[in-house]
Amino acid sequence: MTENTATAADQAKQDDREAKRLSILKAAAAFFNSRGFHNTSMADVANALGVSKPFLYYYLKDKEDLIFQCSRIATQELHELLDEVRSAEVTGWERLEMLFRRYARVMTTDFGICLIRSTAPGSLRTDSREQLWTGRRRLNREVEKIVAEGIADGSIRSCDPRMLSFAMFGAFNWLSYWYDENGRKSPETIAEDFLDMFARGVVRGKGDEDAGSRLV
Amino acid sequence: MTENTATAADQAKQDDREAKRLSILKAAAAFFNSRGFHNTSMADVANALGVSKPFLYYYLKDKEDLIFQCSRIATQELHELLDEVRSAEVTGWERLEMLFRRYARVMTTDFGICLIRSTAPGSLRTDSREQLWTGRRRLNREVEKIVAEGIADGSIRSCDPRMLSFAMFGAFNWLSYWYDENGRKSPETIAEDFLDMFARGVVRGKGDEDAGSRLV
DNA sequence: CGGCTATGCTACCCGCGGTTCGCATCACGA
DNA sequence: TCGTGATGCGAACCGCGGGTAGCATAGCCG
Repeated sequence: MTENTATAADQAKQDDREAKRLSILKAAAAFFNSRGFHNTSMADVANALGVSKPFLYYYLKDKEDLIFQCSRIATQELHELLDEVRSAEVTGWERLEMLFRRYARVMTTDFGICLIRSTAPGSLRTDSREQLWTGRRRLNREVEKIVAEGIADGSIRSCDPRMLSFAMFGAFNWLSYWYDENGRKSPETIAEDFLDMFARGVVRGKGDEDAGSRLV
Repeated sequence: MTENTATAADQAKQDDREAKRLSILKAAAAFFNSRGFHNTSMADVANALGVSKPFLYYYLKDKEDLIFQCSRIATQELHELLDEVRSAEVTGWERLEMLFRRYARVMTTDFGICLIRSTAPGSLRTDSREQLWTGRRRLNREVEKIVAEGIADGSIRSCDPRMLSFAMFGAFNWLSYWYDENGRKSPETIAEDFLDMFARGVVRGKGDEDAGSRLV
């Protein structure tokens, strides 16, 4: 029983620690996204949390570790998302829809934005960027594979999977640069618009004829 | 005549000066794009050119002025491009095609990439970013207007112009993050692929039926 | 109660890099 | 030939900010 209470106490400690770590990451991510990584000092983060600088180093190795941990949360989220999508039994295109609908939401969170920024070329100098980068590359490859499957199953028109993947990731990643929380559209609504454009195309006469209004 | 030679000499001086300024900008842009702005020191740029650090300050105010001048070259290019496109007498969609075909090329040059990076939120702290940002906003607005015209003239299906603008800019801006000069595709080829996807859509059965191969 | 570990802070260090000062050099007109 | 302005550099300055050493406190177990 003493052992029980001991482990219970330890558990509480661990939870507390994890909560603190997360609040640090959240504060840091907000700073990074508004001011940029290099324009944010450790003192900024510490002050925002009402703690001291050394406090931070109790939870992380160095400054790069900070943005790395932020970004890793996003990559984990994305890979869970990918697993769900892959296990669904639908056509290739429907898979893409599932994926990007939720991808849009992730790319408007602080951690998601962190991921986009931190994997940009030249943002980080250490190999932590490599890890994040390979994570995103894997996602790219998976989407290319989904596109290829979509072409095979007939749900997607013949095209270069790599190009479609880049086009869609481009459109959705760009969200993180312009999305405004106080705007009128939710990430889901935006995703719906984007997916519709990619699905049907935007040129009149090449896509469908606007629900038959022309065929009378 | 003395005056002639004087002004001619002056002209040569000016040209020389301008050439040097450009070579500085070119070297700096290359560094910024590969290592990032904050990971590039003035010493790096100076060394690459075989000159001293103070030399650089003879051609620019401070480090931010450096990336500002790089980006401004790209914005000027874009606005010239926009003028040409606006003066063409074609449908809205064809205008978009004209614009983005060349936009893709710009976004794979060092100065274009600089522009994208330097206008990212938090990259620069001074008001020079504001100038560049408003330049890009103007471009956004213009494209939204072109889309609206396209809807009006019937070349583009009814949609939210703002969303189509963001989707296309997203896809094309993203080029600057992954484009590889040694890759197999030229910016023009990529633009062609992207434009085709946006025009016709990628979902089979909603777009056209792949040139009739199915209708036999 | 006394020691030990976890936790946290104040105060400091110190290197990097943007910026500048003061001196060489040199083309060129008088 | 000498003065002068444009051009360029070596060397130093110095402030910012990441990272740390060493001390305070407090819960907790023996």
